Amino acid sequence: MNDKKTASKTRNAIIETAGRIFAEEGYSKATVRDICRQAGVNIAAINYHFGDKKGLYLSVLKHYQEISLKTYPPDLGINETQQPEEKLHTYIRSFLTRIMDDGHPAWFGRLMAREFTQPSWALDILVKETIRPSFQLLTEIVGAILGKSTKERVVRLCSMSIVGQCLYFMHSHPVITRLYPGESFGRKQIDELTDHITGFSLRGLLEGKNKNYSEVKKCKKR
Amino acid sequence: MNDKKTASKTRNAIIETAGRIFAEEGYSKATVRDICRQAGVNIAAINYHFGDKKGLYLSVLKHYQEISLKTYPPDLGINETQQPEEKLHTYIRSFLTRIMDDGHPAWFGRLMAREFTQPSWALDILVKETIRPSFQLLTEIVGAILGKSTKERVVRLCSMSIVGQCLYFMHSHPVITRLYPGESFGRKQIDELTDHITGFSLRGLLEGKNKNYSEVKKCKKR
DNA sequence: TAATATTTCAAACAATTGTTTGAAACAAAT
DNA sequence: ATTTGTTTCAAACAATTGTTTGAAATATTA
Repeated sequence: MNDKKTASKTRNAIIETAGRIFAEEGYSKATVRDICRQAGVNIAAINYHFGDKKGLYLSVLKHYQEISLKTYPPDLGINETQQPEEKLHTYIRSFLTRIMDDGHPAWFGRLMAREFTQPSWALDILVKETIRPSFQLLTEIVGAILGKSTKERVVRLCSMSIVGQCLYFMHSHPVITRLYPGESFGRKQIDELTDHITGFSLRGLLEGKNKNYSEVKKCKKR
Repeated sequence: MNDKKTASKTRNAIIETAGRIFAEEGYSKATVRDICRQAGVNIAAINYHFGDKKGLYLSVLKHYQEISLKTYPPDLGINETQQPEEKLHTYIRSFLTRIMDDGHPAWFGRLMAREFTQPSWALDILVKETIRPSFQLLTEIVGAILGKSTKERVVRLCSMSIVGQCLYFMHSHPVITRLYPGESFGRKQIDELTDHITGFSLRGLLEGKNKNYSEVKKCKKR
């Protein structure tokens, strides 16, 4: 078996094809036969170069994690001179781009998004190395907007509300296209979606830190 | 092969067990062998009573759709005397309960939630018979809160923001438990989650119909 | 009760999965 | 050029999938 470092032609072809197919189909639905056929290599190549299918998946994750991290760093475009509100806007755009964009760097985002709902044995690694740092940054931004006195639990709930919105447009695409065949909520609408989610969420975070819905009602009547 | 109507002991046992297993594992990961073993029936029973695995899945969907519709009607607890804000609160609670509750009636919600991210050939049926009516009701409530002058596109985006939040707590449970091992965002927190999502969303809908995030910022500084 | 229809069962079937094999082809080093 | 190590390949392997079979058991009907 080959080492991790060596970059043979076959190895690259497999990583390339497997990245796309895993992102499209998920771990269990993607078959080694399909990957090898599309990569134009022999069936035995995966086991020779990566040990087994798990080894391939892990290599693919590591490979594209690196690329994705360079293309869309978690703090992409965020600097300390920005207001928390601007940071949130930047974060949401970066998040949406990462999971909806096209081409190689987005495959990792796609893989990660899939692990959210169809977790495999690799989820622990992903949470540790990618999801936790990214979510940590979000909770800091949200915490700054809500203010220091806000309970940690509330900060987390609000952060989840934001992530939930972002993931929905990616995950539920099959449903959305059936609900509204004419309309489109995809890659080309990232700007629109970013502005909508940011606006919706900033208002959601606005002043009503611990208020329940009935108090908000009063607020509206004002 | 048996008819749909007849309710043999074996048939019931299969529907019962298959409902649970399909909800837990999804269509493709659930195996007929596993279902039959846990139901205590012979391997051939599924093909005998339902034709094939697809036929079983369809029967399970139809069966629990009926039960779920009775237990959690889409307009559960909603009446025309309520304010739209109250209606939204009721809707969100009903939605969360449907997908997070325990026991038979919730299996259908679980199956439906799964189809959102792992669509099977059955998605078209589900969109037509369940998802579209439910989403239609939500957009009406959201439309009433936003006001008649609001663009349909905005109503839809806001409705999706609400559904996205609800589904997140269900879908991403594996990630959430890894992020916060001590905390819990599940069945027992339905009340808390309902209040949070309703509050967050009502504020999100509040007055800022077409405002982008920078205008919200100004609003906050007031 | 006897005849008929229905349901259950163990066994096998065909297709697909990930994986292994051992020889052949290729490359690198002596 | 010969040896040595590495990579590729067609073929087969073992395990799992959904499905079918045909006889046995059970229930229903005459």
